[in-house]
Amino acid sequence: MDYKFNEIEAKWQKYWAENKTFSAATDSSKPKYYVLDMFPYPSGAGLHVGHPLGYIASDIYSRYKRLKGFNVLHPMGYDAFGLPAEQYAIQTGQHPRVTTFQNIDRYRSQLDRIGFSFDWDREVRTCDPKYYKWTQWAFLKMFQSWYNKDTDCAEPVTELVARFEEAGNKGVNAACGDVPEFTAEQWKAFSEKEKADILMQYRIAYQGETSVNWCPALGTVLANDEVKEGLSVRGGYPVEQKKMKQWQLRVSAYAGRLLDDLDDLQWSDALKEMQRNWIGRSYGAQMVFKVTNPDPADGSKSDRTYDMEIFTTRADTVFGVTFMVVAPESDWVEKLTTASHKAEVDEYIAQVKKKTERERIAETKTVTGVFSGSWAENPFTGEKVPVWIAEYVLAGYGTGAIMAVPAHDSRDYAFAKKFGLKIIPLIEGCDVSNESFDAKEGIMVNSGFLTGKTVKEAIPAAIEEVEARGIGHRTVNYRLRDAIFSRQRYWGEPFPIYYKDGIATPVPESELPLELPDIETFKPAENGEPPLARAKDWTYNGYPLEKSTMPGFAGSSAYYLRYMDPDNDQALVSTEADNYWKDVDLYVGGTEHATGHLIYSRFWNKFLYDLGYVCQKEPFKKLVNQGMIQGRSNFVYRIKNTNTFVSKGLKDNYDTTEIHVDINLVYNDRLDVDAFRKWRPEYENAEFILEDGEYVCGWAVEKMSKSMFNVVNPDSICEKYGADTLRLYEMFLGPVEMSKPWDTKGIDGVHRFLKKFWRLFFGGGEGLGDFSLSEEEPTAAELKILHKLIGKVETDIESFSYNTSVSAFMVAVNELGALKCNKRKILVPMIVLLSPFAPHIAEELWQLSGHSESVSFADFPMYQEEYTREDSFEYPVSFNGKTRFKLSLPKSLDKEEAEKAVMEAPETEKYLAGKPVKKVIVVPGRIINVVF
RNA sequence: GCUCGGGUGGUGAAAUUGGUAUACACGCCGGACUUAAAAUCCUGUGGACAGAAAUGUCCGUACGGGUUCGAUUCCCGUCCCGAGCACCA
Repeated sequence: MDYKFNEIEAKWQKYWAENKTFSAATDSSKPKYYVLDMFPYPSGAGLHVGHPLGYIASDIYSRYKRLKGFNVLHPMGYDAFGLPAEQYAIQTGQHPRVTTFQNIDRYRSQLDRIGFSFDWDREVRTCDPKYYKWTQWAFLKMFQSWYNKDTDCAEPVTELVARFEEAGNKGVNAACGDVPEFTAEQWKAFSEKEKADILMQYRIAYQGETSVNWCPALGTVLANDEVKEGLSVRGGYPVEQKKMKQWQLRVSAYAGRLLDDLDDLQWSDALKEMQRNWIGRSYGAQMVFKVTNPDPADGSKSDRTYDMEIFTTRADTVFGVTFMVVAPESDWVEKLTTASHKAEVDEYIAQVKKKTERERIAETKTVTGVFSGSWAENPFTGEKVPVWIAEYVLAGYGTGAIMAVPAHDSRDYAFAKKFGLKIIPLIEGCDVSNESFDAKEGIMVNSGFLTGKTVKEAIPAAIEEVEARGIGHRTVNYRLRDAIFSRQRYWGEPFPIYYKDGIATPVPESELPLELPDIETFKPAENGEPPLARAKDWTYNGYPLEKSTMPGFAGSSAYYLRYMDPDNDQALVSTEADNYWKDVDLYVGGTEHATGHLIYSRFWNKFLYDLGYVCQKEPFKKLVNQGMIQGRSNFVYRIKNTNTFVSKGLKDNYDTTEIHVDINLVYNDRLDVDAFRKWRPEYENAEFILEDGEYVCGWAVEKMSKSMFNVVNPDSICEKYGADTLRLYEMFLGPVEMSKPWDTKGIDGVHRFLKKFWRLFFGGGEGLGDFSLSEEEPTAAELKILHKLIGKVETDIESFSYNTSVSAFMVAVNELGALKCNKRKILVPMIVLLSPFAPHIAEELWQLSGHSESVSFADFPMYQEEYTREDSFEYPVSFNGKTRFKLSLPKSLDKEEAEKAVMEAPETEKYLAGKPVKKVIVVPGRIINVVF
């Protein structure tokens, strides 16, 4: 009987769906295991062969864990709000919901074809009101919470109000915006609007005016992680900085916890490192400099003096401060510009504003700046130093102002050189004639009370002095900014916020979800407002509702919780479900979410944890980053100005143009010339210069994309080879974490393996008869093959080395084939072992072998009990009191026997006789090789 | 520039983490079965040298050093490749 994979796969996929084989019940006596894939955005292009890589890996793991007796939750859903559907809607008028649902259907059928063990009863779609009810709910919770730095925990705003009423805001240690101190009496005297404005500064979801990434082409603001190199990640449009009032999430309040808790996660070092950099903690001091504007530009009164606070990690270098710098966007610019410098400053600010973010980044090497006219006083030396305005200081980090120490900071150095400012070296023996000395090492000189100390001693000593003088304090700064949470778009979650007399007011929880209204066209409104301005009656109780919508990461931040209890309309997740499923044990997805989704999710989870809605402080215990599968493109070489194509090996003899050719016209880099002629009308009469009668194509690894004609569709692979072959082959290509090009060439080998495996059950390798298994007892050699494989596969699955497991299967099947082994006691366990990788063929053979239930390890006590690995132990061989080498000896030998074996080995004798042994190779049982 | 990963046959990649380097697969060479092709199966396949042959010797894991009886693995230096961050004071 032939291996008819198409029939087998269709049969079992239908069986799994009808019997809900993979549905996970929450009330279970079994231990839980939660395996999650990053849910996809259903794009119009459908899945290519690269997308399922991670899904296959996690599916293997899920199936393996089920076999091991775990109650596995393995859900799938769709991140269904997003820009592409909306842009398509703007162009075509097609409602984004329609396109999104069509794409979801396409994804679903493609996923089903690969035979995943998803529990589809738990599917979520972020654009479904039943789902986004809970996104809105979480937003309201954030709106109604503030961050108490004393308890390091989010707490209800109602409690904060109670404190204000009792004692004002004195002693309230909150992560918040700038709020002046007020007493209880003052608080009570404030108007409603004033109170609302003050509370807004404290809320975790708050509205604030800050410099944001504005993308004119997309007509929306973007979060920091949605911008790369000054261009929007989606679409690649220029982004500029603009001051706007936007909803934000106070992620920065959680920066410390987000950083510290990283240590306990089983994530790759690379990913943790990325998050650490993104959060960017630096220890230093905040310090006040007196600055004086001798001649304010507005002329109101002259000689105004301020306390200007700066942040530095190098408090030890205060004696080397020769100027100060403030960011062009900072409020200091206005305060410090003198009448005589106003013209220059205005021009400079105008110039800076004109630049796009991209230009600014591209020109980081160019030093620009302007003198404000004001002077600052060095608190340690009393010396007057000029205050400059320069782009290289960022408004958003620290206080937006710095003390410049050109001798020991390369940026300050470049600035000082350009504008002829003084450079005072502070470290013994350093040479600052050509570059600054940035290293934190050496002995301090020219530094008053710090002179003679090492840098490491001087930093804390300087901070102590600063604190003693009351001009500053030790502090920690983070790069992580608050996340901008509103988007001027249609296809996203509406904010459950309305404006009552200009005060942002939450829509009552009981009214959620606040559903996205239908509108006619999806463009921004004529007055420049977001598309929701076009909605009829977008009001609540007659008050206008918020017109922007939430960003993509809103819906994806807590979806892993929703899978635990997807149909609950009373809570995001019930306490019962949360206490059972707890957290994601294994999360599989790409690194591209390192500084976006994976930060926001952790923040979101911690917030819910603070409020007691979830029981774990981290959402994703273990994370595996699957690599990208790139395309492998093929090229043909056309001789310029002709319709003649020359084979790759001969192309250097001609002047040629490289042209992408559809990889479906190429096999093993050999072009099907007839198919090529038919491919495009312009190639109909193409001529070829062949080598050895064949046209050899060139190739390159590129992104898989339609324009490169290198997209491989999983459906066509399933059609030709079957889903089991696809699954096995994707794993066989290399380690899951590694990026690698797709090359269909090797797939035959894997397919051949499955056929050989199949054949073992149909006549033990001698042609295909009927299904038959011998009841004979296996020989030692056969058992060894099986047990070796069991050990290998188990360790491989646990360590995600699926590629080597597949190899191990091939070896075992070849060996069993050579032995013509078709014994039940060997082959049936083999089915079980293979089932996570190639579930369809496994189910079929399992059924044929007379079992009724789905594949399970439970029927194989031998798997747990009888199997022991032929482990060896290391036996150290000592000589002259020093361990000279270790011999690996089988465990079955006891120590005395082992010693005897080693001492009696002729090789050891030679070694002891003084001849240096280069190599003693020992396998369990015997010494097989000694090299002198 | 800074921070992480990596460099092993013609190709994708293994190597129990210090113990026979190149498992497994692709590709290629040769062969079997075929009128033929496809499919399938078998043999060989890092390099150099010696030999009719089995086989043997030497060199080989980016490069140069070091530690070790022994290094793809550990240490130091150099060169490349990839990823992330990028004026973060």
